Amino acid sequence: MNDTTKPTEPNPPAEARDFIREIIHGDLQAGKHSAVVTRFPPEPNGYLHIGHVKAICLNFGVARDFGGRCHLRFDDTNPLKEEQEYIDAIQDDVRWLGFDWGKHLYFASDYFAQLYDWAVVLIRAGKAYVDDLTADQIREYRGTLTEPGRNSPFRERTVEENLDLFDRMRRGEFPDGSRTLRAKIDMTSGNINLRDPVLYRILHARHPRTGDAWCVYPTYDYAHGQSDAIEGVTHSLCTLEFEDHKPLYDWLITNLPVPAVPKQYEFARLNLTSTVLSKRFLLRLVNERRVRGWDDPRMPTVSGIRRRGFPAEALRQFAEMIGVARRASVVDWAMLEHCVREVLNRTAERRMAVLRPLKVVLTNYPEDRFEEFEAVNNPEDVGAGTRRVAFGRELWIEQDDFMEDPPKKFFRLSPGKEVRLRSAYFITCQEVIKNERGEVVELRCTYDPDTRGGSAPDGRSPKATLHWVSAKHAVPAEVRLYDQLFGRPDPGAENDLVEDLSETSETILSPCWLEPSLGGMKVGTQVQFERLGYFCLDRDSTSERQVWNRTITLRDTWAKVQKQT
RNA sequence: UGGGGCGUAGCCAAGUGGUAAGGCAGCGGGUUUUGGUUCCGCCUACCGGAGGUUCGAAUCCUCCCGCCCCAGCCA
Repeated sequence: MNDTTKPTEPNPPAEARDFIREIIHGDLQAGKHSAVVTRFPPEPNGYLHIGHVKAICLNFGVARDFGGRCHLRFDDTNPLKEEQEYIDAIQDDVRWLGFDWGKHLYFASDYFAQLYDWAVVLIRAGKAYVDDLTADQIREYRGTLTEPGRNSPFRERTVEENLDLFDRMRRGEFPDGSRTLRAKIDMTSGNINLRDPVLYRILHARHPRTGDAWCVYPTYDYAHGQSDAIEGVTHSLCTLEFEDHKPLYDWLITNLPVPAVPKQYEFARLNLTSTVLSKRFLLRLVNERRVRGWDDPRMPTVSGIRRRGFPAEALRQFAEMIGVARRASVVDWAMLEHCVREVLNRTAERRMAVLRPLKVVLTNYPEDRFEEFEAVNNPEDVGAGTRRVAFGRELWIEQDDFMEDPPKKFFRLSPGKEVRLRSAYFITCQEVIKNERGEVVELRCTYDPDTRGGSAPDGRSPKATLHWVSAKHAVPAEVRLYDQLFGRPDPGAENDLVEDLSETSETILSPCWLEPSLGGMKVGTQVQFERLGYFCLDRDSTSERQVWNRTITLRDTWAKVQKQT
């Protein structure tokens, strides 16, 4: 089975893997907590992407490593952007990645009542006030990065007035944007997050979970830490851009009667070469129909990557390989590809498929004769067994595997040359047939009956082994070749992102010919088309038409050699 | 010019005062019925810079330089 999983290297003890685990290990040793509790807190305003995979693997991984638990908590505090579709898709994706939150599925919206009550506590303590300033005015009063802000004229309202106003905000007496509840901290702070941050805003919007129950919604800053506290989260892991929010996170925890004291720790978010991980941009690609949807195989979304055929194990391995640190970094996409190939090489069965067909006729092979050969399913895994592959006088081979006038290092078929057909016979090209335009349309070859199975009694061995499919038995299919969405490593660096989109990110080939054993596979099946790459049966397939996605090519040193010349 | 971070090979990343792990990419070679896999070797880092402390510093101190984040009633 898949127990062949071999770690790329011996795993270091959990407590030494990264600074986060080091901190957690220290806290556990010091007896600060009896168990770790983490959480993955997505906002359901889009699909998960590879950047989230890092956070998911970290949060769930830490919980696993230290015998704690990890919650899945939706940060659903902004009904303007959030949808049930996203809530469902996110759960699917996390599950597919191989993580289980058990019964710990939560929503920040579950805590709206508690959060509201605590806001009242702040008001009573004179630590929050209702502000009548408009959004523009708040911005003006906030000051700038270098100039301190000014107090709002409404900052010194009495507790009673604040209580009354906040209650009326909740009852829906005021229009959107007319008032906010703000924490009373320090308008002159160098940290802008402490300049009386907004805790509640009025939004007469229907929430995917609470419906019309509320027309005031807590902001992230107010909801997040308190949600952590309610759930008993011990280590609240987030990305670097929230570092400036930590003093506010701590201020709220300190000033509210919360049941626990969670701590926030930040790590660098994932960036990948030639990849854009911005939900806003991904949404644009979907809306402008530049891709087939959120799960387009070219999308860096979890669902896209899955449809493309990247195994969950490869993503987990990748997350482990890139590490966790605090330095802003850009990981080479090739590292992800390495993980994908590493997993697929071990697990994907091999099959033969011809994508750009060129006909070969074996002139010395009887027309009415057909035979079958035994082919190994996976040389990396003897347990995968063998299969029978049909053979006949007429075959399809890859156009790339023939050159009429080959350069010196070309080992494949050319006039007069002999090559091996994988698991079958040696053949020699005798004649090239062209059409009116001079294009090669058929090869006349002879086979050597003594090389049955692919080896010669005299020990000679051709430099090349080609994949092939018997024309009579072949199954037709559409194959979609995928490449990266962007043609440059730093999309958006000089142009609008859309201008950097690659023209060749998707190439559709049809008809392609597959060996018969590939008929009737189920969607999602992953195989290696020998010498070409790993492919995955797409959900667009129907009973009469198969569609295969190219997950990734095999490493191709011949392509490299060609490029150099 | 405010506040908060970060700077170790092309890219990730260990290293926590004793004289620089590992991985990816790249390059060269062996094995090979996938120009795949695998194996071997190479990639020999003035640890952002300059001072200082110390017998000894990537690790401690000072100054400087560079990069990232923050002025949503987004998260």
